[in-house]
Amino acid sequence: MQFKLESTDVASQARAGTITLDHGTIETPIFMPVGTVATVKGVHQRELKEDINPDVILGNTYHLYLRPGVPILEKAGGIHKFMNWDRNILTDSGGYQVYSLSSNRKIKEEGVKFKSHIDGSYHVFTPENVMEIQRSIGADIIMAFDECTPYPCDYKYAKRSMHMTHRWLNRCINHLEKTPLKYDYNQTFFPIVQGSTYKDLRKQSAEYIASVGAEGNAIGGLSVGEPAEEMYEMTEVVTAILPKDKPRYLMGVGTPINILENIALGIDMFDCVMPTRNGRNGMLFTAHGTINIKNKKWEDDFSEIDEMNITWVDTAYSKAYLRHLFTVNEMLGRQIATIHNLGFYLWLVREARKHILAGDFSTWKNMMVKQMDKRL
RNA sequence: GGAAAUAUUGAGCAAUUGGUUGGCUCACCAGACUGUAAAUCUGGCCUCUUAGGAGCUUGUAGGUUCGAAUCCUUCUAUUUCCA
Repeated sequence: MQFKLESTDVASQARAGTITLDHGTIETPIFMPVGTVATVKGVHQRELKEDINPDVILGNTYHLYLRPGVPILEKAGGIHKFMNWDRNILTDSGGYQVYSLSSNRKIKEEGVKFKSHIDGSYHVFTPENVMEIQRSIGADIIMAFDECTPYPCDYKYAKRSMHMTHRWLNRCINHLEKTPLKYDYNQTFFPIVQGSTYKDLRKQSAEYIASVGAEGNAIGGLSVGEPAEEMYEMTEVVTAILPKDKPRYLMGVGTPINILENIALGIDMFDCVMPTRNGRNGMLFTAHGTINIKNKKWEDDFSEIDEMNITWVDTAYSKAYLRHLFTVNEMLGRQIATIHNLGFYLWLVREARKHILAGDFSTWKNMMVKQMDKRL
């Protein structure tokens, strides 16, 4: 992997750069659409590639391990071939499932025992086998196996968990060195900063993560319910420590406003289910605020979905028609909303990049944040 | 013309056969959603409300009873059957 830092904003920590991997170059800042089970839900590859056009998407180790399973992914020749996506892919390690499936798992030093949400069977994830699974899935960027702590999280637990995540990180690195690549392209490994909402822990974790000298670094354990201000404080503490010449990935963030604010704090990569999930649930993100397209007020609003026409669906369909599709529960409505939202998210980070390169990011960001903080 | 059945909120049903229904599903109206157990979940949905409550309610008008959606009678409407 190669990271080239092209420009840093004068009035903030915002950066523009490029990450080059074997499946192409990623222009940062970037938003990575989430495709948990080898599909960005509701979007065909053609729309994803031609209309939304991200340089990288996400997959999830836990979910892919359960279905279709490692043997099938290996037989397919890796996830790229399996889902016919020839650009970059990043897989999350399953660390988030330690948090989101908390009622179905047990954490020990050795690893995490999960009860499958699909058939109730038990599975153990360790730093070692998660590395092997990610080798088999074959993403370009693979993540350390960590514990994503909940919010709120008491100090004692957060500290203990952070240290365990650090110990797990060592095991990930040791094991990865012993595990050969399965396909004919490289994989790069990102460790993850934890420490909940405690500045001293975040600082300590960032220092530790920086010390392992990975090609890129991630921040986890945020956007789990804490107030946005607290999230920004943590990002600020961490980005001050993480190396400037490596990409920084803030996991699971966020709203369009969260993304702009974190870009300003020096984050290069984002991912979030929000544009896809909220889209499927009838919420549209626009440059002028959010729209709940299911609301009655759109019933006879025949104006186009979004006059900005970022993706073709924006002007191809009216708000009233889209509301109708949601009302009658037609899948097309969810598809249109998803394409619109992802198109908007990718537009937003590309605009951010343009403004960083042009040198007026902060003024543009402040204007956008104000403008988007509305409900239409 | 005769006989029978039925009538509960916008719709469809339920209510331990006389024991406190404003119960369920759908529809509708809102809200939520942040490294996806999510085409999901939560709330509202007779009226008023100062949000704690208050009031009215089982087609209609009476009756029996301590007590009626439930039993009896009147009328109305709908459905089925027979002529």
